[in-house]
Amino acid sequence: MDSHDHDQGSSWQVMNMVIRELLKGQDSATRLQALLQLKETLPPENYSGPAKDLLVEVLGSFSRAISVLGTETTAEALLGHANLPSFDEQKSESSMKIRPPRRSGYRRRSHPYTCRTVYAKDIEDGYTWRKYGQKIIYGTTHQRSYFRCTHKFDRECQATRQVQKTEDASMFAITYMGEHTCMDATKSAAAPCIISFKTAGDTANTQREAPLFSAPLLPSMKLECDEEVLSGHSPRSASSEFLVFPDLSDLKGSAPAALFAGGASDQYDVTSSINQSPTSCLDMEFDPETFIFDDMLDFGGIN
DNA sequence: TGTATTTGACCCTA
DNA sequence: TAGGGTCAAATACA
Repeated sequence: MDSHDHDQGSSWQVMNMVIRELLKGQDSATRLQALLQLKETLPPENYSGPAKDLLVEVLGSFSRAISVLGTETTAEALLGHANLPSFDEQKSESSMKIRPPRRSGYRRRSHPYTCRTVYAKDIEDGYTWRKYGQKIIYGTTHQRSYFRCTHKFDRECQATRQVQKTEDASMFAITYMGEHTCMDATKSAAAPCIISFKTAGDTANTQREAPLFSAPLLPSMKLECDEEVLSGHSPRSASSEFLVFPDLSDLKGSAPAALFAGGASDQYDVTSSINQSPTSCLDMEFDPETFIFDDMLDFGGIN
């Protein structure tokens, strides 16, 4: 009873947050539209800057709203669909196609989990991963490996990651999806959005248990907004963020080991966890080298 | 013998 | 239908 009431209360709280962010986004978009209508009459310096600011506000509002919805349980709670058939089930029921029983537990990636990509020379990240697949990705030279958290079943940890060598094979592009819940019991005091690593002296095996230290993101770490995806070609999203750092082994001891940047590797998973810090989630940073506001603002059809 | 990895098949999305 | 993500049997390893 109490827990149900608590769940319902938190759901409404989340719903309010989402609505608030969406309303803010709508307001910013409305102002941006008005500004766009005045584009021809305003000098560039009075147009470009405010337009960019408004666009950032819009994107930020949507990002935060999506972040709030960025967990499956939250989404289910909000939609009240926890006991309803999934879309897949509805689809299979409606299609009336006779096919052998589906494999149990099969789920595709479209779930709204956090998705972040980092580059590193070492795939070590302090968590225990179990490899469950490997694929040759079209247009790439290196195979992509798929890992899930070792505690997927015993602690229902939904975290997964994809590891693929970069084109020059000098680094690994590691895409993390989902948040680790397996560590909750042991590091509840640790700040969210923190990734922890053991020291580099213990790197013989990729299997890792609890991290030895934790460290927050440092401002000095480079946060990029790049359109490059794991395949290293064919840009797909302008909302991807990457942290690039040379070698995890350089980060041992007191050096910061956190490497996540809130963001997404593709536009379908542009979610940042509600648990992430403002640094990684709320403060959207755009690299002017790759994020062309003027191009985006030139909607053409909107006048 | 238990656990992790490999790998081909299955299944979903665009 | 192609490409990509996941499953699960087979295999390897400690």
